[in-house]
Amino acid sequence: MSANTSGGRTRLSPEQRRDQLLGMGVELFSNGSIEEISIDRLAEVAGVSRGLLYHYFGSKQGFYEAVVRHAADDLVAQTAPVDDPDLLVRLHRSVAAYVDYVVANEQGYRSLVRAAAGGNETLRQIYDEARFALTDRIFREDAAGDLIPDTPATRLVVRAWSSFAEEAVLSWCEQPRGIDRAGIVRIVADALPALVAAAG
Amino acid sequence: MSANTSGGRTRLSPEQRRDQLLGMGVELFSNGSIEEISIDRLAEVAGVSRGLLYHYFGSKQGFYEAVVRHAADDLVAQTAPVDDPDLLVRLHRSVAAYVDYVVANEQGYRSLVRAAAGGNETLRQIYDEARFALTDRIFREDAAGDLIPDTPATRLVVRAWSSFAEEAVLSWCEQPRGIDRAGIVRIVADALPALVAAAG
DNA sequence: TGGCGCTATTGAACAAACGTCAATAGAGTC
DNA sequence: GACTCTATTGACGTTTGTTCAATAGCGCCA
Repeated sequence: MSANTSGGRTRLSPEQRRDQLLGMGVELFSNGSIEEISIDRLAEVAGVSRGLLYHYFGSKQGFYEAVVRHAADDLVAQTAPVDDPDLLVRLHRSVAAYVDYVVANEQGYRSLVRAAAGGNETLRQIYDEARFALTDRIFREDAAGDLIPDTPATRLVVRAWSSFAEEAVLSWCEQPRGIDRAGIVRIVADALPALVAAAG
Repeated sequence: MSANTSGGRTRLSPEQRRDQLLGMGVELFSNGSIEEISIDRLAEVAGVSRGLLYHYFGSKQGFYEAVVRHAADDLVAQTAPVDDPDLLVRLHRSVAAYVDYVVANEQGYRSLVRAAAGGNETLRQIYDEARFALTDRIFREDAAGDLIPDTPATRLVVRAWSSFAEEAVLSWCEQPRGIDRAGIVRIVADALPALVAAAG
């Protein structure tokens, strides 16, 4: 498990070291734990001293935030933006990409959500921005705005729909209830126009 | 702040003491803090010794869980079930009661949500059950089931709608965006039939 | 090639907080 | 007023987050 079995210290460039430590953090994320793991253990797993983690991230909280930021960026990057003129197609494909990401990365995604929802202001903001990025890029090119008009009410609905999607997909992962991939994608994607129409 | 300014100890019945400590916990909940507060401080605020908290709740986690359970029960109790033959009326009134509870108890409710979402399995389960109680009592009496049929898909949708409602109301509390109480109640209540129809 | 300097890295030391347990002292009873 | 039962305490051991002066790897220059 340890990255440095030989007794001597290994000197890396700050960027390399930072990446390594962050990588370990994300890995632990997908193994479920991380917040209940002590700094000592983190250092042990990484094969470095406690002090080094503090040197790079300032505090345990700082390390945790950096890892969450990394995971959130990964989510946004992996669910690549689709480029289609039809808004509904973009919506459908984005939801499909999101579902696939969650399926392929369930543990890590659960950890991310938990960290964001239960953490401090900074952690929540990180996840909030990721969420906004995820939805915003679906509508950004919707010049017409006739299907999804840009009003305060729809902004609220879109935001709350994100929570709907998150809960629906995670719940489905845990207990598919006979619904297949296409089914959950359809439920989540179709929900948005329905919600906007109902709120209008 | 302290409940016991005189030096001597005060002996209460276990039930009284338990209630007092739980009451303090819920109070701290509505002040925002509690998880980042130490057991020493908790004991100081309550005017008792550290050991007493361990005697009653076993661990800090145990105390935290008891407080969350108390807050969740309060939520379910305060948003009293409405007794109306019309399902849609029950839905609307339930949502209204929920909105009013969140408004009147915003800090505490936010703490509850954060604790549940970010906490361990036990904490999540506590909140999960409360959520289920909140929605289940709206539909329990719906014998006909023609408006909201009882299928795996609708169960999933109802569950996810809870998240939608939570996010919508909390977001609205923070930033009303010109929407009034009736408006947010309508958006959240109307969302459910719309979602069920879209998923059907 | 060998010494030198910069800085990445370490580990001992400190403080704060969790959890345990044998001793203590209220409150009701006879 | 003594006695018993048990609610309550506070000192102690352990774990964990954090700091900082000392150490040593790696590139550079002679």
